[in-house]
Amino acid sequence: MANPANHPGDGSRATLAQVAARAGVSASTASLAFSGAGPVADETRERVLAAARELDYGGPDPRARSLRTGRSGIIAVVMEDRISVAFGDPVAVTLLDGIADEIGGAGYSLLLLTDSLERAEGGLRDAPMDAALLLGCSTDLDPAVRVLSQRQVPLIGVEAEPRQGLPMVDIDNRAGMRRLAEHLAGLGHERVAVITLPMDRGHARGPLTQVRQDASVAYTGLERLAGVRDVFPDAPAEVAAGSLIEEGLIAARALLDAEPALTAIVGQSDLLALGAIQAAEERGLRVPEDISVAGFDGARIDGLSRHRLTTVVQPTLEKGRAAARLALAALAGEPVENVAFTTELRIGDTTAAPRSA
Amino acid sequence: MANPANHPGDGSRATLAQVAARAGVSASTASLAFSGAGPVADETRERVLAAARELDYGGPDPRARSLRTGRSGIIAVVMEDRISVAFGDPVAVTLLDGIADEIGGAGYSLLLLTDSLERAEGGLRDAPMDAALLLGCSTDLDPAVRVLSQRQVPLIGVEAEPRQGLPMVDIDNRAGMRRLAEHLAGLGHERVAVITLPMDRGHARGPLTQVRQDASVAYTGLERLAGVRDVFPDAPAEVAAGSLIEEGLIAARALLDAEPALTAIVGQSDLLALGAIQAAEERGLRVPEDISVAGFDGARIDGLSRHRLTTVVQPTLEKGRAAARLALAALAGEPVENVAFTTELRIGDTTAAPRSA
DNA sequence: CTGTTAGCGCGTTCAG
DNA sequence: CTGAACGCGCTAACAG
Repeated sequence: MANPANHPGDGSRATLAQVAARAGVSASTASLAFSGAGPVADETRERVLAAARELDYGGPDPRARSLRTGRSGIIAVVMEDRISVAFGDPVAVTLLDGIADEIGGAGYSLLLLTDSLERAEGGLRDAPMDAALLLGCSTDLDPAVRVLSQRQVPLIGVEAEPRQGLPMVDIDNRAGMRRLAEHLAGLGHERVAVITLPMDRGHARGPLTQVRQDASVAYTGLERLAGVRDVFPDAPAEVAAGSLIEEGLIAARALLDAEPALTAIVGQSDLLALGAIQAAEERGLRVPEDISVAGFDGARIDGLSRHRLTTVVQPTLEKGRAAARLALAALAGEPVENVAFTTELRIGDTTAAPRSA
Repeated sequence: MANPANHPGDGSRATLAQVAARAGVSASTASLAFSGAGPVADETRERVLAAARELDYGGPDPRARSLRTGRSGIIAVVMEDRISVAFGDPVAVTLLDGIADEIGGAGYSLLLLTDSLERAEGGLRDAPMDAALLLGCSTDLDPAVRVLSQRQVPLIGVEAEPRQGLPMVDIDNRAGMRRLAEHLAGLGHERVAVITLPMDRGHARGPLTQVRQDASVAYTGLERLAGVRDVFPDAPAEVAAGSLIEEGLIAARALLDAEPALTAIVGQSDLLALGAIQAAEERGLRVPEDISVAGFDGARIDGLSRHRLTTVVQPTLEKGRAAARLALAALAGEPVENVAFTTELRIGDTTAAPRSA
């Protein structure tokens, strides 16, 4: 029944016109029968579908439809890191989940692009897409913005540095961190250090010197750092190579070598904070008795730690949804406005008054 | 300079023909100037690019190119779960990383599709793609296979039930688990239980009854179960709702209620095994002294546990790469053959002789 | 090296 | 409700 050898050009796929001819209707009628976009008599539709089955025709070609309608049904998400790194972070996964949920609900599919500078930007330049979301925490969005805006692809940023013509979803990174720092200050902490997200494209580790800081365009990381320094202006910072437990561990080890001893470590993400806790325990320090540790995100880190981490909770899923909705609005020709979410301090059991206090 | 109002139809994007006209060359020459697919005099190319800049033309439209060439440059990955669930599993992330790496290297981009049955299969039916990878461990590939093969999209399976016309990358799930079971048997274990991956689309938890087992088409889970039962034919099995630590915890709690007490639990993934360890410790059981626990995958679970889990190591990244290469081969018209990888037993410190032995 | 000629497969007018 | 004609934007042939 399927794939009969009774029509010319068999082996390659049939075309709508061929199906229409076989059904004895015009191409436009056949088109309507498939898309359901217009009125077609039931009996006519049946004939068309039957002809399609006989010719083994699998429906309108998305490529042709795409050219005709000017839409590909694809929304791209541009990340900086390779997948294994990006998705090691539950925040990124949750964000993507929100995005996928919202655009999927609107009939769009999600194209995953890595903003690698290699290969002439690969998909950034060539892939069909109706809009693109630039994922935040990125150290440098410029290349992606340049290529995509030249292509005139509508762009939406997530936690990106404010820039002309890039509507954005943001959170109050600085204020959130400031509240956390104030919490620590209130407990009596004075010697507080920060473990930051990557500060440059190379994801280099090490102390955040003034030079490095000035050279950095890592929006999220800089904002969160500023929040802590609003309260602890001299807080030293150690740069991690990614939002991973292991990176937090590495950075915290470096920080714990410092003298005089720290009383608290703030991770710019929950995973970094968990790494810091491990580093502390590795040295026989108890959390929070000997040292306080706090994070940022309020990520789902069940099972990763026995502690309830003190952290700044952000509405990650909602952030993803909102970004997706902005993209959909842009595609619908509706006005697109920036969206800002608010974070909330959640006190856990990893922060307490320092011994010396 | 950019976007001058000196050409008609401004505001919408320019077209290659317009650029060619402005540069005083033919459309085909302009096309070559952009694609670099043919010889063009340097000076001519310069004129074309200049004209493009003046018209604010961002390069050939991927949609039109796609229709013309019959290629979209997109390879889809079809997963069963929603993103937050799928990517909670480091194995899935690693697999995807391997895939993305390989297809990115070949100039393709990665479209993420969820095989949800809602919305008329959304992207499965409509999204442009040149090939699709069906990700394994799936409880039911049928719908995706049906839709995509009707569209005549080349398909590659990863750990899927063998089926006609679906080239596949597989591992020796059963043999690997059998070796693990033999290791346990060699230590003297007799009462061994299994925590399985989801067995049906609903991801229902609970004991795996014979009825449920017979009704299941969850290839990977059934294979891994069979491996254990090759050695422990009566091993009870508890079904988890996903490859997550928390699911392992839930399932293990149920198993630990059983009498007589188990001496070992085998998780069908490392995450499930970690959950089982937590469940054991929750009851004051020490691992491996009081109960042995083993997993499957050899996933990167640094920082998630103090133990070195005994597990069956599979080459996950390589599996992803191989699947991607099969897809690329299919697109290149080369013959596509099944690929099989071999697992390896890695003894950690979570398995030991049972107390009674 | 460049120009000419044809479509790729479809959706959408507009009549009837 | 259906049919005829057109062109979306581009690139593959071939000819010059």
